[in-house]
Amino acid sequence: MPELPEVEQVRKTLIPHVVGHKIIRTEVFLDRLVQYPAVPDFIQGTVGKTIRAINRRGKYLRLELGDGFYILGHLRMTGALIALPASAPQPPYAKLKFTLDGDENLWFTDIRTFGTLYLLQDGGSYKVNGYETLGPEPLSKEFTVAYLEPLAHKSRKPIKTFILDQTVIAGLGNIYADESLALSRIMPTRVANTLSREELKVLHEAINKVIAQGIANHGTTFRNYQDGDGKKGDNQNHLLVYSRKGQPCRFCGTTLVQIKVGGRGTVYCPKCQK
DNA sequence: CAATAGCCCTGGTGGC
DNA sequence: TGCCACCAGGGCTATT
Repeated sequence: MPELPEVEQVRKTLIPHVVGHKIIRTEVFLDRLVQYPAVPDFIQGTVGKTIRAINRRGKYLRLELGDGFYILGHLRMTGALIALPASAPQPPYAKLKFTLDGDENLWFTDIRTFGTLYLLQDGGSYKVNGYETLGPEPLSKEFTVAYLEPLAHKSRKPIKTFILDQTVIAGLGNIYADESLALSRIMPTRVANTLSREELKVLHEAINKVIAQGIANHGTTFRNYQDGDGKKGDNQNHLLVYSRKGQPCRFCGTTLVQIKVGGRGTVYCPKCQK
């Protein structure tokens, strides 16, 4: 499940393979992947363009094509962007192929086909639902307790649902939300507006720490996530609670419990988290 | 307006 | 061993 650290790792690993290379040919094997514009226009608009840079915003990747054009991609659950040698066979679950001018090609693979791609120009991101309303990035100077406090104060959502809201914070998903709450010792079901300023301060710090650790460990791989080199992350070996239902809490040894919060599987320590 | 249930989708898994 | 219901969940849409 690519969240901010995984998407950042994909970005970093793709750079040496694709930046500076021209798209010679674009093949779409699953039309649904391309959300905008129509597939023939997407193909026509990408062929001949050189990938100048790769940026990230929340869980979105941006392949900058110059002249204000860019490909915007979201991997959702099982999407992957991967660079492979031109001689390599088509990878499993291939949904799109960019043939590049070097000796490598860029593939979009996706098992569950929730992933999305757009070809946009500057000013065109309003076409992507939810992109322009993304909240600040963890670890950025805009992401502060002073920013978080008034929003939390007026929200009656469970705190986990609140921090998963991409308009509040960009890039947190189910794994890092559970981890942030475990590190800050806060119950995921607590209503957001019941958190004290001190608790929000602890949570804010925990979010930054958990995201920074995820990036440092090259992301978390459970099932399908892989980076631009096809490599898995290491962060799954450092998790406090996610996927550890029934196992002992790393702080107190109490058996971790799984519940549902906002329809999402949620693991927490019933003793540490209050 | 806010919260929530349903939906998209496929592979892995647990139970019988 | 084989079958099958169920679960994983990001984000949009419909409903309450």
